[in-house]
Amino acid sequence: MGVIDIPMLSEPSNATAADILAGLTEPQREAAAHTEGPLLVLAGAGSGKTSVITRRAAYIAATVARPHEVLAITFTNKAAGEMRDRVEALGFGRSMTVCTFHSLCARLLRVYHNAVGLSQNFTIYDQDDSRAVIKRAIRSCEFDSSNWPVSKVQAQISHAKNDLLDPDAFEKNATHWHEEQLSRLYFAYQKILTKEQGLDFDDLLMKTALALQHDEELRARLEDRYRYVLIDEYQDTNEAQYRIAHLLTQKHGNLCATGDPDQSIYGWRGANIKNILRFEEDHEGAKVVRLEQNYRSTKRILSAASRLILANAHRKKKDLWTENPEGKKVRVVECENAEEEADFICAQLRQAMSGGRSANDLAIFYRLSSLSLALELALTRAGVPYQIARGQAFYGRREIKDLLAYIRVLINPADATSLRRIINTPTRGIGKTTVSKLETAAQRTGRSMLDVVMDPAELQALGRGGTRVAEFARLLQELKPYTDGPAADALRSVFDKSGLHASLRGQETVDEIPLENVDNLIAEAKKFDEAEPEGTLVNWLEQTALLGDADTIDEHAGRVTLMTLHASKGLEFPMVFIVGLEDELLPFRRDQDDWGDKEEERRLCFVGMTRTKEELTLTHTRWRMRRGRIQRNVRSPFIEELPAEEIEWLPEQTDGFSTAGSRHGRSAPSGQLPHDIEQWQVGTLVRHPRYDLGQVIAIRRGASRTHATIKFQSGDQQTFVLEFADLTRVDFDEVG
DNA sequence: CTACCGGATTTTTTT
DNA sequence: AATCCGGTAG
Repeated sequence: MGVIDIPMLSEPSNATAADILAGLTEPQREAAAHTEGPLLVLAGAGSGKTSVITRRAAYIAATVARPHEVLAITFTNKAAGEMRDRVEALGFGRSMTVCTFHSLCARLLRVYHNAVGLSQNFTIYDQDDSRAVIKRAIRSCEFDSSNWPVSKVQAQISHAKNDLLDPDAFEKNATHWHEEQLSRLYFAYQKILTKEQGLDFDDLLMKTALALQHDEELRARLEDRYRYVLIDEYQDTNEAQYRIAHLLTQKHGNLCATGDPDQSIYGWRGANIKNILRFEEDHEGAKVVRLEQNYRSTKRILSAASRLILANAHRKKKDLWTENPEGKKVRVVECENAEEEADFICAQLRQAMSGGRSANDLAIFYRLSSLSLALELALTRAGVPYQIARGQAFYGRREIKDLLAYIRVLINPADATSLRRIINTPTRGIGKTTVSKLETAAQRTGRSMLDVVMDPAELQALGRGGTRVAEFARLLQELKPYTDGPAADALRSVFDKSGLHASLRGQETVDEIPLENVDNLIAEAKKFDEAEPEGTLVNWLEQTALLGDADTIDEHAGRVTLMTLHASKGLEFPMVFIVGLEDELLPFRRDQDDWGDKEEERRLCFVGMTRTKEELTLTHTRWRMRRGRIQRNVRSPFIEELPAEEIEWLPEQTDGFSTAGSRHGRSAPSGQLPHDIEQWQVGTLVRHPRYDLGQVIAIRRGASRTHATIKFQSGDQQTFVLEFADLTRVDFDEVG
């Protein structure tokens, strides 16, 4: 990361203040050596920010505080791990708290669960879990599900929580009928979560923020515990995170925020770019340091990215510069469709690798994770090893969720959602009617559903279904003791004894993939058990629940890395490909009435480009399948915003024939469709704006281009690339 | 209670 | 295009 590396110490003794600051530039040193009072570091892309904040944390530990008094909040768990390692390498041990907002909150709530009325073993609900609960809430309120789409309700509740509105506050704030109705759903949703001791991602933040706000004693304790607070990627904090940051630093005032408004890309999930823009107003006398020298990218890449971001109207001016070499031009490549785009990139990757590049150096970014599919296929076919950044997606797999649901039930007896999931998985003859009988019994007696399941007296009343449930109860009893042991053992035992293993193996079409996934899960758990001998199953579950997409990548894996543009934030690669630079895809637009946030989309593109150290390629296609339909594309307006002198076009733009001749004319050709091209053959009659009528006399089809030689009426003979030449097909009877 | 069939719907981005 | 959900038949 960055050019500036922390000097390695020969002995484990603490680095001195001078060691820590060695080799920093003036502004970097200014930031790293600032200890008391609020500090804002406006760090441009690639300005060595990570190194600076790590050193600042170490510097504080070396001069004014003990390591455990420092709290550093990063954007991903992976970044946290790296920072922890570096601080340790400087000789300050592992007692510094370095984590993400969500894991900090989870940890605090685990410790202070009494203060917020939670069970210590609360479960963290991921998006899918939360979605399922929302569905139940909608049903319980007897709302028409067609008027209350789950994903919309979920998003709105999420926003409410990000704004620290609990159901009561939300109801009070409601101004429209719609909001009043929504508040009923919110109440119902929260009621279920509370009953099941489940917290969704937003609850982690909201509950912590509200607890800090209302519980003076708790706040006082934590303020003194964390006397120095550093928050990275401050431009992407939401209201809840902002509040937590402020509540924690009220007394000592040692809040250090680092970030870059140009890299704010999470507005859609409640991040408020104003948090960073108004830092100076919020903190009188705050010191502000700007880091504008880029150590990462070549001049050309930096110039292209800077020009792009210049198009944003609402922006704090910033001038990035670099002393790095000029480098190669940024390539813009047009492809026919996603398959050719993928093939092209594969060929480029192979070429780069045979030219001596390590696969670790290579990355492909895309706007939508669905775009990874074509790439994966091509990479597999070409035998290029790759890894994909996806955290939650893995844990969303059915077999994984099933297995985890068992663990959850064993840990948190209130978790009826998980209980419902596993009670008949694998099928053991417990159907809907039996389950609803169990539910009624639970309601009647005011106990949890699990209590009823475990109560032989209740089961007797269920008749035949009851014996099946009794067997299930025995199973849970048998599994329970494993929750005290290592996570890997618990998983293995549950998988084998629950029948999940047998059911996956028993299918006629034995699908190896689910079994592999489970093996991987258990292997991960084993790693956890080894790395953290003190860790409990609850800890492991929490860690997996909070795992982000970017956390799963390993930069030394010897593989090409694929990820979304969002996940690429904070990373860097020597050679980068960004695919799908098409209108409505890279400035993304969901549907007709969605205008999206074009500036945020532009920042997203900027983030992707500025990940690149040496070689950047942007690709777009003429055709792409979207939601099952093939769609024609217009090149992304972002491409037009790049400085022409830094761009190399592929295929070259100099056909010399096209009347429009402009880049725009190309991006939205009005001529024949490429579909049509498939049907062109020797003998096809065509018309060209300059040569007029002609006939195809030879045709050669390549991977992404079709070359055709045309003999014209005038006697001229020319070879064209059909995809780009302004040729139209002419019907025989049109020829007069 | 399970299995199967057909219509509807989808995630944009993530902790 | 692929998956998921709900309804119905066995």
